[in-house]
Amino acid sequence: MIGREDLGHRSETVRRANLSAIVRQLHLNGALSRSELVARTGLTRSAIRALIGELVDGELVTEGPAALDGSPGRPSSLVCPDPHGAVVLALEIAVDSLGAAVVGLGGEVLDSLRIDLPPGRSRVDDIAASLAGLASTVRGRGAAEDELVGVGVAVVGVVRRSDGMVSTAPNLGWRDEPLGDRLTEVLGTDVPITYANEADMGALAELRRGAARGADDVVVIWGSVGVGGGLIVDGRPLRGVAGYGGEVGHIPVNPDGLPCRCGSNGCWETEVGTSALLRRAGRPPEGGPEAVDAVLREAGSGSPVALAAFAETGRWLGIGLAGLINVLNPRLVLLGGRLEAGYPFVRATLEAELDRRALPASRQLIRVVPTTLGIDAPLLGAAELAFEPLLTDPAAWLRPRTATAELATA
Amino acid sequence: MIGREDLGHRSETVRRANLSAIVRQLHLNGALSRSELVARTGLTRSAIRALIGELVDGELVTEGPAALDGSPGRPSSLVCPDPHGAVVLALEIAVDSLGAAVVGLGGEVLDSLRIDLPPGRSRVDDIAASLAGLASTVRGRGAAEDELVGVGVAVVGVVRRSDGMVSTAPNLGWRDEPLGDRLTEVLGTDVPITYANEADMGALAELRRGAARGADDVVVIWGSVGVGGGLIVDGRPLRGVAGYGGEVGHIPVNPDGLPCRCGSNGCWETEVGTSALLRRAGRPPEGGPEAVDAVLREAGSGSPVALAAFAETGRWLGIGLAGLINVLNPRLVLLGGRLEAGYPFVRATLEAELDRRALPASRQLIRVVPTTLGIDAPLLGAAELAFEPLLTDPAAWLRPRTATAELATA
DNA sequence: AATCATTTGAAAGAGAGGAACACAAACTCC
DNA sequence: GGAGTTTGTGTTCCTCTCTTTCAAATGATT
Repeated sequence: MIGREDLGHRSETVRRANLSAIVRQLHLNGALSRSELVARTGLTRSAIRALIGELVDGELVTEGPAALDGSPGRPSSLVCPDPHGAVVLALEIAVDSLGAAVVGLGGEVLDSLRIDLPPGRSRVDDIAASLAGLASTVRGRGAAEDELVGVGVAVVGVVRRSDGMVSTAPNLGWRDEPLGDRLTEVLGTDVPITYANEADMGALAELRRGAARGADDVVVIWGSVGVGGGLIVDGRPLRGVAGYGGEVGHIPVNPDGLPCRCGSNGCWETEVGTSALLRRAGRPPEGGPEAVDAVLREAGSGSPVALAAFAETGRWLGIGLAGLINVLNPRLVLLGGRLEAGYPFVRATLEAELDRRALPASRQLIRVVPTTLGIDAPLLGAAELAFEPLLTDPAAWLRPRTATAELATA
Repeated sequence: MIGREDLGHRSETVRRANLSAIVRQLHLNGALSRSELVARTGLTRSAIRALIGELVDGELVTEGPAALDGSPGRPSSLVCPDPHGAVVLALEIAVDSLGAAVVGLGGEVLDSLRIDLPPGRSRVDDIAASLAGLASTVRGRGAAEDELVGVGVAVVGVVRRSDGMVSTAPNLGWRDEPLGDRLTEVLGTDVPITYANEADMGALAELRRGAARGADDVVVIWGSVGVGGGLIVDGRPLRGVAGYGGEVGHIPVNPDGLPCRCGSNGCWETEVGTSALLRRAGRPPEGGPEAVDAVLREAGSGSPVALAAFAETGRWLGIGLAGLINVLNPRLVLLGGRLEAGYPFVRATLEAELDRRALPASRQLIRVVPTTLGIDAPLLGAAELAFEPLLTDPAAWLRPRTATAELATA
């Protein structure tokens, strides 16, 4: 409510905003009838009609026959986002894999691909080259003719949104690496490329297409070796002043605890990362995903040691989450990554800590649930990020009206 | 950038938004020249001219002679918010005092008053009656003739914004008290009354009129017996799903630490509240503000015990702040309340902990500074809150144009 | 005193959405 | 199975609001 709605609106702005509202609704909700659009935007039929016409001309949407839903009255024709009218390229640099996808307007994944990344540190140039290879493959297979409107890149590290400068990426062994520069070179495209943190993009995907649909205030926790977070505040991803927000893994929860790879002690991820789980389960902490899967299986078959390890992880999860809940008062907490599968085993102790440590008023509003999109969430989020300019100003992607109009009159 | 700008715009909406933009600019920046307004809103001179005319007719702003600034060209006339054109009543229920103020458009405090509150728990009815008394006093003295457009109430507790239901207010000994109902009865006004947490309102005031002007991402920490927080995210106060956000005092920072009055252990306020300071300074923890002042004086004159007490408080302040910084990536951290005076003595250890525990990328952007508005900050914030409806839709407070127009044509 | 840069004022113009009307298509009821 | 009801479409005209344009005003500059 209190905000910075400062700038003035002009006729041109109005049309842009209205086109944007329609395209956004279609992208987020899929096909909608015209009357549904009238209801959702608050515009009149006449206005919707004119705007839809423009979008159909611009090939961003298609208008199909009415869908009969059994209600009386003349059926309203169905407006669909055209997945081939505008596509984006989504790329992901994850801990141990690279991903690429071509996603069409409306969110349809036209093609996707994922390859394993050899463990250990990787050179930026190699990664960029691999991504470019993936990109041309998915683009060629699925949608070579479709108009590309943007590229979104999710990176497992702290990255600057504007130019893709990676400040730190411990999992890749990177510090101050110019990923953006390399990628711009090898991709050779002139559409905008936007970068963001993997956890943030996963949260965005869950918000738009997954378990957090419709919620305004959400905390998403991604657990693996490290712990990442994606925060949704007031319907928007929390970015902070430079886009470094949501780094929940290094919240101090146990100030005199174990040393963290960040140099501090007792960060949240020292207690809820997979190393801590393995240690508590009596295994070498540096065991990889296979070891974690083993502990998961043991817990599933009732092993007391494994269950206790998860219970303790759940306790610390709850401690950290209580802080986040008190600070952010969210509606929903999503547990993703390794925690998606571990959820049943951490649940009890987690909730118990929340009961104890979260303020009652906030506590009673909270639901803690696992994520639903699985491993591709960050990729889908990167696609959403890449669509953003189109959704904000669809007119820029329609045929340049003013130019032809002036030409006609001249 | 990514958000929910969904609803359509209509001519009526546009005018409202433009009037709003102008009034908001004037309220936040004080008098501006017409050409300055043109630059800030992006509208044309003609549009500005018409809108200003309407606002002058509605007596929300006045237009004065040009201010000659020595630049060539015809001087631009100055547009001023009229402090008497619209006023709000701001009320505050603080830990040990009640406050009231009448504030005019543009932020001028026309009159204010504060009375001490006897320690211990107070009945809601008594507080409401006292506030009503204060209100009629300040209203009568300062601005009896001015049009009241809203009432804002800052409460030291968890309060629901819409109806003033106080969920908990430990400092007042309240649980589930219907403050809003009582206050509506005794104030006997028909303008909207809005409620909010004191810490949030203090942060809003610092954002608009104090040390955080112009910043978009801010964390404000209010330290006294308890610790409260006001968070600004992306230029807006963080509210959360029910307005309970920002309760930083109960972030777990030392899970096996001292019991907190909330029932948990090792909440942030058990380490940085005044009780902890007094304990560390070798005094009884329940000593009041006088005892804290005494420790402050001792620290000022170099007492090692007092300085060590502050240093330890600073260490824990830094630990908790590091978590908030990692999560929120703010530009600015403001220390208010008791911490404003204590700032010089906590600074060193606080910054050291940040160096150790905050992520470098976020750390290097941060500035930690004391607040500047002092004790009246929440009161000023409540005034801003009360102004919000007017700033969002100034047209509603102008003379009802449509009605008279229809009358004329009929 | 002439020139220049900038702003004001007023009237005409253009863009965009709103309102009202006739018509169409489906469901419901008798 | 036909009349009535409901909901939605297409079209035209209207209104609202901002922009454009041109002449006049004002103060600094030279």
